[in-house]
Amino acid sequence: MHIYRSQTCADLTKANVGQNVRLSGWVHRVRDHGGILFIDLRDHYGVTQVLADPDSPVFEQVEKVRSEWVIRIDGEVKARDEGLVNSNIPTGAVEVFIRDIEVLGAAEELPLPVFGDLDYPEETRLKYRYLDLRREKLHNNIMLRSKVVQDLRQRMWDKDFTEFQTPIITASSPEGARDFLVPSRLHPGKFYALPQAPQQFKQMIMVAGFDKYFQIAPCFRDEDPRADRSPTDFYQLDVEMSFVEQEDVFATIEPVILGCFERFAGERKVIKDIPRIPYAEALLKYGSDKPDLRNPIEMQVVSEHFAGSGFAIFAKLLEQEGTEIRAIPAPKGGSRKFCDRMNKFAQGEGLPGMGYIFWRDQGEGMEAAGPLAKNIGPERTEAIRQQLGLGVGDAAFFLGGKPEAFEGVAGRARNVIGNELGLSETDTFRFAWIVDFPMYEQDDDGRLDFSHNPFSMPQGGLEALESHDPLHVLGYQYDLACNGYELVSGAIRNHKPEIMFKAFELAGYPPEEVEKRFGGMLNAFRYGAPPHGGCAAGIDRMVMLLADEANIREVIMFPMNQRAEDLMLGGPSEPTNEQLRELGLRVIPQDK
RNA sequence: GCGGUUGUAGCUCAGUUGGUUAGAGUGCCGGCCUGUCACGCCGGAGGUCGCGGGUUCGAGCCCCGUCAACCGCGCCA
Repeated sequence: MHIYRSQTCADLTKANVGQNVRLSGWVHRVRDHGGILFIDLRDHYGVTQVLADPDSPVFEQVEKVRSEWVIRIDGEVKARDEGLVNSNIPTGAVEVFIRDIEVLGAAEELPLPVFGDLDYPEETRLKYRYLDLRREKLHNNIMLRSKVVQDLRQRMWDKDFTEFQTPIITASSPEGARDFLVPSRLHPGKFYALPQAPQQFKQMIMVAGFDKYFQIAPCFRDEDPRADRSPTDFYQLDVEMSFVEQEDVFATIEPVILGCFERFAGERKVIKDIPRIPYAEALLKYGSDKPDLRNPIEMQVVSEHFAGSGFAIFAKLLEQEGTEIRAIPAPKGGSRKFCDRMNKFAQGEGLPGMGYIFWRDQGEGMEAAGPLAKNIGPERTEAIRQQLGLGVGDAAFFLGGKPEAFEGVAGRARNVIGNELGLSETDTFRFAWIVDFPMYEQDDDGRLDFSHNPFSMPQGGLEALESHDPLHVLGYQYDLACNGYELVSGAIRNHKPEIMFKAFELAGYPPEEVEKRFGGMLNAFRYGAPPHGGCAAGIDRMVMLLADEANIREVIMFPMNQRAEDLMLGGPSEPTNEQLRELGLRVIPQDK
């Protein structure tokens, strides 16, 4: 017999009754009745009840075991009496009478119990991640992740894509986020960087003629974390294809994502119809470039009803260039209590407030209430109501100014309203392709900068860059949003050096600078580059959605905390003087 | 860098208007218990109320500062 086990803790059924078996696993739970003692023995696969009574030759040893000890037991499988079957576990029809026991690994008192499903502080959970990973929920999340990765790989291979690895230690590529730098020992004073994504490599793979590439690729960005953003590193399904247009990329990746979601969605609905929403329209209607379409609320421009109206704040605002008033309709939100709460929300987000109108029936027909209604008068109020299609019991909120100044808050308010009023679906995955991203945006100093990805092909090509206002030039850039998260991002790439120089020139990079920073890729494009494009899907976020988790760390095996620290192994840590000397580095002492 | 929330036993939490010796559940230790599966019963140990300062006769509670965790903003093609 194998020294550790003849079966796993999920294997035994009535078919094994009478057999002598050997099991190894963790002591999940002990129930000691004095004369009889039960242990739920757990391994990766399941739980089996094993027990000892005074007839057992090792009864006294069994009495000593505690939670999370790792033990090996030998014993006889017996059927449970009818009334004693535990239908909650697959092995519940049988139990094993312990004849021999060996303690393989004792455990001290636990900082984090494995049994039970209570919530525990994340700091503790991260420090003792291996204990947390033993718990059912996290164990299932990580297993789901593995299955999702396997599923995605299979779907890509089935589409004749091939998987290649690209370097982890590479050159810094000034694309957007902050790089993690790696000092070079052989070249003191010089640094490698960890790739923010295999962006340039995958384009090189296309230039090299491989046609269809994918990779489950780690990406490294030194940015501050969010609930849906892992600090330091995360994984993407990275995809690139040659001789394709935008629609070809969509047609390729849509069935991969939808198929994967359908497979793992369980009871939840996957809406297979994916609308294409231009970036500008998404910001107008949803206040976000990753809208949650489970929420039916769509914002509208209502400037005309406030221009020259008795509501001086908005009327004056509209006299300034580039301003408008937008309304967030809130069906069923027609109570002063709710409206005040939303107003407070807006103030908490840094706005002076959020005007509102709500419609009620006090027994004398419909009446519009709220400070705004009084200021602008009944005719304008009614026109707004009709435009928004609202009625008794509904409300509308109003935000004004330059759209870029309030769009973010408007989008968040839309989420809160949809959730609080129960308007948003909760058991559905709704996707949207956000298309036509602008190539450029203005930064705070009025300078042009790339708004998305400097490697994207502008719509209209060189001609568009030369003859149009750069702020109006769109790119062949696209995101796939799902339930308010950015799941996929991609572009048709700019593979022509002359267009690249022009694109960078507009963003303020002289040709020498472009040559210096992107010389490698420019060179590649000079020797016969195919038109190509692709995308990358956030694996962590996909699993997060499928696991129904609000926090990305719940689907990462060993995540960092909010300060990008590894609490389990203690990173980052101070290097030894020896290491620093070798690398030619000196640490500047920090204040405090 | 900024804002919000939280911080009381190993863990999850309660703690009234500022008032005696800070409680419960769970875990841990000891005892009892032959059919439990969140086993049950009895007993015990376990506390710098995050830390520092202040107000007060008296602070877990009020005030100021600070630290930490999480959430958000900035940031993130």
